[in-house]
Amino acid sequence: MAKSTKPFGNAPLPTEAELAILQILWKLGPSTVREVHTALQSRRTGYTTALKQMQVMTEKGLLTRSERYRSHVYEARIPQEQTQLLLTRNLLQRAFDGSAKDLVLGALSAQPVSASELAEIRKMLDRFEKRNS
Amino acid sequence: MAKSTKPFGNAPLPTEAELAILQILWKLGPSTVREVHTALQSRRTGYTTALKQMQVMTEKGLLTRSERYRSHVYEARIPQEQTQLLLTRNLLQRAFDGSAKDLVLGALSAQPVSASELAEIRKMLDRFEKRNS
DNA sequence: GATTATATACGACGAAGATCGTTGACATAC
DNA sequence: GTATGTCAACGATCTTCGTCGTATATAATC
Repeated sequence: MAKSTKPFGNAPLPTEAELAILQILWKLGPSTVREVHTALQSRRTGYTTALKQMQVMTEKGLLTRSERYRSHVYEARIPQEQTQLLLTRNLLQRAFDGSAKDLVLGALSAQPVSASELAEIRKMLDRFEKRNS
Repeated sequence: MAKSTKPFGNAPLPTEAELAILQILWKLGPSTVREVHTALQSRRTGYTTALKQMQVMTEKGLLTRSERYRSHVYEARIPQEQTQLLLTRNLLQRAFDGSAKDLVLGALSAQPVSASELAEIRKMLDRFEKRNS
């Protein structure tokens, strides 16, 4: 029993290093280990480290792997938005006692937010307001 | 060298279990190990586990301890808002590439948000808009 | 077909986190 | 003053994460 075939749902939240790899794959699309590794200059880590990690991630259901070619091609199994949602929900529960308002406050305080970004956020609020009515 | 006396700044981000304990202390105020442990029913963990964890947290600078009484009294050393801010900033960098907008989107999508809460969020936006002008 | 370059597979290790058992100190009740 | 209960201290274990070294497969080149 492993090799889960479910969509996701059972995939665990990615760890720190796993998230870094996912970021690359979301940006580049399906990639080989080498491509991911070189895109990962920030972390001064070896090639086999990235390889191992991606293998583990595949077992966990975070990635899928195509072995058709000599160099296996990996792909994120879960879309970025889905993962962001889960991570946010997780933080919301763990640190904010479920208060979305406080989390938004945190997000805005965490770094300077441009005026245009504030405008976009307002638009989102409008959309949510309609949805709830 | 340990026993840091700085305000915080050097205190690390709390781990999962540590955050759960901090939540209790923020809510109850200064408390003994037993009080924290009983307030922590969710985690089916033993008394000594909580004790050990709080001792470690004290070494790390996350808690302070008063030994005046027979039962030591622990207190969160870092205010809740400060920790929330750091955690949010952390998530923002790790998973959202710094896009506050996407994080807000995540926060609103993570769970149903009431109309009154939306209104409060709007007020916050107003405040931020003024601040940036 | 021997050499070289590049992949993957496998296993190990160290650090950190979480959990708990045991021990010894210290009260309080009998 | 002995027994009982509560507490802090300490050390041990187990797990997860991140990291890498080594071995093995395979393709390309000479």
